[in-house]
Amino acid sequence: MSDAQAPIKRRASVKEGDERHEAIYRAVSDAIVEQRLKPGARLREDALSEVFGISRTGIRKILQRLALEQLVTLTPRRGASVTRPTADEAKDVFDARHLIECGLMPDVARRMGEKEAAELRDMARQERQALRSGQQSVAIRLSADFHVRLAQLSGNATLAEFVERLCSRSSLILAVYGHRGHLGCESHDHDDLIGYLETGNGERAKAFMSRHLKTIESSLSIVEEKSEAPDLREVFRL
Amino acid sequence: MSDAQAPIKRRASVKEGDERHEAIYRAVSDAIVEQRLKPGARLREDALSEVFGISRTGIRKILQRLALEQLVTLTPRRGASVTRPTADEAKDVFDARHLIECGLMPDVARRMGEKEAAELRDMARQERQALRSGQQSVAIRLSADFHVRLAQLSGNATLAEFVERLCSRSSLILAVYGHRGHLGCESHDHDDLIGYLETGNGERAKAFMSRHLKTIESSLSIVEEKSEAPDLREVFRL
DNA sequence: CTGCTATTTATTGTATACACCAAATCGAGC
DNA sequence: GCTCGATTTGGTGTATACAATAAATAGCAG
Repeated sequence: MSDAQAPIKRRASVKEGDERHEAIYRAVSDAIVEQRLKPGARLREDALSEVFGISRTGIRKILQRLALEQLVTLTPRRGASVTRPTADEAKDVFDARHLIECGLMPDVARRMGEKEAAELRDMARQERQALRSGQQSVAIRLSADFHVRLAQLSGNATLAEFVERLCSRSSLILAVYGHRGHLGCESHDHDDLIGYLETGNGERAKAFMSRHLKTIESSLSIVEEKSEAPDLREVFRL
Repeated sequence: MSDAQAPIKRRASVKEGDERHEAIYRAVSDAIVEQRLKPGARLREDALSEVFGISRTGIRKILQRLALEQLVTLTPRRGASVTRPTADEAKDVFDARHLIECGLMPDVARRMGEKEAAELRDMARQERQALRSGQQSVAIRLSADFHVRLAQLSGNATLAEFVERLCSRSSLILAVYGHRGHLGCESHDHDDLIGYLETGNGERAKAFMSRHLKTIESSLSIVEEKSEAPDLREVFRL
């Protein structure tokens, strides 16, 4: 309580420092994806540094990483803010997912074992649970986790990383353009997919994934909100 | 010459600072890709900060970016070094390129116009020129530039960025595992590809790109140099 | 003379101070 | 009373000082 106690705060060892950074990164990332931090929200460096108890240096590092993943936007001299995905970006992201995730299905089917299937089923179960209990944002994140894990099972770490990035951005997109009460992924879709993969039916899984992604995308109402810098010419029919 | 002149160095405005950072980033990146900085080479922060005349802060930012692109490896407490791609990584990268670049060809063919074709032909010409004048490393980089530009023409910025990353890493891989005097890309391949794309023959271009990438990959002699931590059991036939 | 331990050194990790810029606010002129 | 300009303020960009740690080295004991 007293000021005297403040300096007692034991200095975290450097090793722990790295984990701490990772934890903070995840905390911010999750907050964005689960829309506790809404698009456009400013992320001031001092505010974050105070909240997490590390200096601005560490915060900047984390913000830069998030910026490279396009979850936050870094405007020079204006600082960081949660990215507001544009309609174009949304289209690009889903096209990319289509190409990559579908392309990976045959590989995944080939490497699918009992253990992997069980793990995936468990993830799908958690997701349904979150959805039932009304935690839509959490469900969106869990759904992304599912897709990422799937990609990892392909054995291609590079592509899995790409999928991870795409899924984060997708979560953001869903949070922005998705309808309330309508999760991107149908609740049983993921289980069906596991079924195809378990039987080694790569082509079938591929086709299913294709439909699956199309379903998600078409569930979005992607209308660009031109809140900033509206086209006056258009507004006044000139 | 005299010490007195040092402080005269006018402080670059912040705006210029950003461009400076970008320039330094490109300089380091190019040096790695063109193998003037060889895999394993240590990149000490003070050394770089001295060379480029900015403080370690800026250097660290650049190194972190390069690390996220996997051109440099950041080992805690040991600093940065040029990444030495493993055989597994090489395979992943080329598999990823195969999936993405081939998948993009139909889109590229659809959006290909005269201006774009001309630009690409010019790039291919430069590449041949570099190759003829014996600048293999430069040719590798130019070849990567060609592939990146191609991906950008697909209209999908996200996938183009992925391709960019993959091409940088490919250049590094080629520099490490490639044979001297044998560039990855056949010199006339790129021109042929442009031809197919110009006539809007997406499927043909796709098939050609597939062969093209396979050719590059098979030209590599990917033998893992287990310089570090060799398997003693194997070495001594135990 | 060899192997282990203590010390030194080189280099990164972190915090902080200062410089700089942009937006917001207040004041003056029209 | 409204608009435009000067001043203040909030917040990022950069450099630098200090702390922490791992590698290198030297010293000591067996």
